[in-house]
This record gives sequence, structure tokens and C-alpha cells, in this order.
Amino acid sequence: MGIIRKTKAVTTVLQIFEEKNEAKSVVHLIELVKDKMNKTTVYRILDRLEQDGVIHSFNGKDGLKWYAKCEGCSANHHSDKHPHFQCTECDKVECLSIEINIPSIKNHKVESTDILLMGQCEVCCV
Amino acid sequence: MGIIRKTKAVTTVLQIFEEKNEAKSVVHLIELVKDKMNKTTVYRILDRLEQDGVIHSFNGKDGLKWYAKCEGCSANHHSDKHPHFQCTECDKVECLSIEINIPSIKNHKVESTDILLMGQCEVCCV
DNA sequence: TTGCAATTGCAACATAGTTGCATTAATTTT
DNA sequence: AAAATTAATGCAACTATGTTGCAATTGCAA
Repeated sequence: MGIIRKTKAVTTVLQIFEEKNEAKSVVHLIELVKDKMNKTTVYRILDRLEQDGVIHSFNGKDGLKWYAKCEGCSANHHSDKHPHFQCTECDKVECLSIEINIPSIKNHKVESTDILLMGQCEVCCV
Repeated sequence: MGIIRKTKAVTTVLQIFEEKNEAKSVVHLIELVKDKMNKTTVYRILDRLEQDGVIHSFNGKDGLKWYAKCEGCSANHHSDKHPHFQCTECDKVECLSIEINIPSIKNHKVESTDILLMGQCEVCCV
């Protein structure tokens, strides 16, 4: 169904994604807005925004759900194909615009991929 | 520290992995042995087996933790580098022995990868 | 077989995420 | 501009996954 009404809560969540082009875990998001809304609301807003293709989700290295807004996102073309990078030191997650070539696998039909690269980010690399 | 004693519980868990070369989610494993041992024990045995390199773990598409035993596993060479394939229809997970080439990323140091391919397996492909 | 440390069971806890339902607030209708 | 409609929210209770402390048990070495 997606977003129908632009409420204060929706605006608040969207602002967080617009401020910085960085992925956020749901847990972190809930913490960020805990004075302004209920955690249930956060979960529901994220669902709706994802259905509308405004943001996309993926799993972090800890198994937690992360969300990010990025260029590739739109209602039709859910950009669930690009890889993500999570820093093992500062935990920051970035969307990568690189293409990773997946060889075809015998008798299998690959429909989507979930690729998380881990290591040291620009800041922690030093 | 790893496995020191070969208890009944350890044997039971190992048998499950030896029977069939297939990955299992922790939830499924707990269900399989729920008459024989406590869930805490299952978690602890899996931890120890992983530390010994007898099995390895990774995240499934649902964010759940999965474990598998496979050729590449050993105490030193924790084969956390190979990709996995999860069927979107029957949920079965397989270890893939293919190599996926990761291009180098500017100012980042990639240390490990977590690659899950999703689609239809051999059986569900028809 | 005895003793000790590893292992297990259990209960209680922690955290992520979901559900039902009454209330509130955007948006549409009049 | 007020009323009506219904999406969105808050709250409490719940489910599921996973962890911890501690007492009881068991594997193994001496």
C-alpha cells in the first residue's frame, strides 16, 4: 500500500535519511527518534517507505535489519541488487555502486543477491 | 577453546550435519533435537563446533543464523569466504564452491565477504 | 574409582520485532 | 470551515531469537 499520508513521524524519519547518505539499523533509528514516536511506528513507517521504494533494506553483519536511501531506489526498481560495505571497526554501513559479477550456477536460477563486504572503511583504514 | 569432550549431545548434533550436506538454521536444529537437549546446549555446541572449524555459520535471507559443515571447513581456514545459495521456494540452503570476484574498493580494505544468492534450486527450478 | 573440570539443564533475562485495538490526526467531502 | 472518513499512531501484551548465572551432571585422566 505504501505511504498515503505525510505525517510528522514520516517527515522525521525521512529527514534522517536525507541528512546523510548513510545506512541506519532499525535499532539505531528507534533510538534516534525515541522521544518523538513509538518503536512500532518506526517499524511501520520503514515498511511503508520501503514498499514505496523510497528506502531499501538489507541485513547487517550482526543479522540486524538496516535501511538506506540511495540513488538507485524507486518504487519499481527496488535496488536490492547493490552490495553493501560494513566497517568492522566503526560499524558504519555504506551502499556500494560497484557491480559484482555472479557466475551462473548449474541448475539454479539466481534471482537476487545479498552481498555484504566487511573490512575497514575510509576513516578506519588509516 | 572449542570441543574438548565428545558428549552425547555433541554426537547428536554432528550426526545431523553428517547425514546430509545441507545447511541448517539454528531454529531448525533446535526443533530437530528438542527432545534430546536444551536449546542453550544447542547454541553452545554450535559455538564450540564453529570455533573448532568443524562447521561454519552465516546469515540466511531472513536474518537467521545458519550453520553448515563443508569440505572447506577447518580450525585455521575458517571458510567464511564462500557464497551460499538459498532457495526462495523451499528455503533450502547450499554452500557454493564457486569463486566470486570482488573488485577492490577505493580507500577501503575488504577483509571478508558475506554473499547470499537467492533464487530457485535444482529441485524447484522445474 | 575417584576427582576435577567441562558440559548441561533450567530459569530468568535481554533484545528484536509483531499484533490487536482504542485513540488521534490527515485528508476528503459537504 | 466543519464534519466525516480512514490512515496512522500509541500502548500493552505478545512472540521469537538468543544469552547468562548457577547448580547439577558427566566425561575423562590419573
